[in-house]
Amino acid sequence: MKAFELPIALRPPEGPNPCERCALRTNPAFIDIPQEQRDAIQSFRRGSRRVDAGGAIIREHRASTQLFTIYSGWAFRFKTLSDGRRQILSFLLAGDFIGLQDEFADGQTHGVEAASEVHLCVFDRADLWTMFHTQPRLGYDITWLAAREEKLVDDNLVTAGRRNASERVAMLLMHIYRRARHAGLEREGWVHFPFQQQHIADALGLSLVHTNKTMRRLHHLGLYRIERGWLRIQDPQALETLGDYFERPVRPTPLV
Amino acid sequence: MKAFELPIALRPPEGPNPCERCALRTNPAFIDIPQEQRDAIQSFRRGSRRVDAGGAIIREHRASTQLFTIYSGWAFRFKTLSDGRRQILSFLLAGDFIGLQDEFADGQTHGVEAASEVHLCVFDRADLWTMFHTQPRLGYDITWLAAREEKLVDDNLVTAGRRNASERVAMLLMHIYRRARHAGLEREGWVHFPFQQQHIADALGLSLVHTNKTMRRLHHLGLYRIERGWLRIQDPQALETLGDYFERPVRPTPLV
DNA sequence: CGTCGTATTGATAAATCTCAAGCAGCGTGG
DNA sequence: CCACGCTGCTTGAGATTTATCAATACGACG
Repeated sequence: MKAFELPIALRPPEGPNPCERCALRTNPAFIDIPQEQRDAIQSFRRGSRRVDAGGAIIREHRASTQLFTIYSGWAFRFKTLSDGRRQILSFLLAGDFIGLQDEFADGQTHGVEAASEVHLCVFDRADLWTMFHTQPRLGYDITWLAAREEKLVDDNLVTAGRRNASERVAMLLMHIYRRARHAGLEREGWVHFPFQQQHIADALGLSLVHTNKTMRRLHHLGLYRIERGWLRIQDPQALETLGDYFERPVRPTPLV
Repeated sequence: MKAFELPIALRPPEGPNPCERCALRTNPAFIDIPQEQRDAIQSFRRGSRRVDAGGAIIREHRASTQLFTIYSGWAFRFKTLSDGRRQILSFLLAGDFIGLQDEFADGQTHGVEAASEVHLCVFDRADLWTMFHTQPRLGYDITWLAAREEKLVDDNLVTAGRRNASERVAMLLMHIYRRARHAGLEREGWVHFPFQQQHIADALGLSLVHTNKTMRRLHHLGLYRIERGWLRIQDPQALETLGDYFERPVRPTPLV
């Protein structure tokens, strides 16, 4: 079986008590929580939503009235300048919590777009204060997720600001690979990679052409392979060193 | 009286009930809160700290056991690559809350450095969960601040990734000016600006020399002035347009 | 087979970086 | 009081990186 023949789009459970049968909960990447907290989260859950690749999860400049947890698939946050230049701010995958910023941004918000078919669990933003008030643990976990998200953006800012083209690509490939693997999405060394070169260029702050030439070079050195939407890291050490990007093993993450 | 003759370093009140006499509380930039919440915050407060310009508030790669609220002065968060290249992630001023990320980052942290003399209110990170648990409102406000901080980094990432040198400088000047003014720190059109060109270069992802030449050009066009550590925007509209950086009026901010 | 979107490649232009040097302010020691 | 040394700002020249333009290739799909 080839990795790229695996199914990717995983749907959240339907029917009563969906959170009971949540596939992410059994994933060791996420912190296990007592029944009571699980019930609390389920009480705030308003259903699920599916977005196809390329579809908008949250439109730019428009405050969303909903919050989402990604259940499966890859998405990304982005902003565009008025002449169309786009910057991808961070990539999102299973377990990431979306939409918090909108609460405070008065419409000056980023957009969120699906890079592959994405399934989401939906919450009402109007419930946010109730979540904090009645379930402080939930509030703490949301803050945890927000802080982690900021750390990701910090790293991307270092990349865009201070790394050259090869270092940027190396860093990005390792970053995507590690995040997917941590979330338990690696299959025989491959992880799902539905991004086009334009996405990579927009994430790294490079032009499409230069991104292509740089990726070609690293590919030719045998550092990685991308085939039919799947990524494999051939020489992790070389990419880590080139990108000056090392990461300690990550602790389990809260899941809302 | 020239603006640059004004005192800048404001010390937090000493003695019993310091939060009662907190100068930031009377600032309309910050949300007014009931006595009870103020008492709660004070009960977590562990004192104050002064850091001179250039001093470290939090050392890079080292998890801080404390959390801080900036009381006065300018600071900045940064990361360095192993060969010394430095990226400034965001600037910090009165009301900003520091150190949250460290809770989750396992030592992979940014540093925080004072750009001018800085005064801080100190909290124990060990109290963080108690804060959320006993004072959900406080937890909510901390999340608010974390989300706003992430929005700042988002904007900086767009700048480093997709703006050219002139646009970057224009954006940065307007950004600093607006934040200081929102915090009530503007005096006759001037705001305190203790940054060197190296700071600006490191924030924008440019070399020092190119930063200098670009700033010179905008200065020569009469768009701004920097004198003795104070900044004045001469042509806000031109800088806004050049930087493609518009901001709506900002609501009052929570203060911890 | 034609069409479309994406990937690839070469040639050239533009932006940015690096190196090197000079200048100005400022605190210090003689 | 002044020469000295230090730090930060400024400027020019040339090297390097990255962007832009233009053309082709390739694969999916109707």
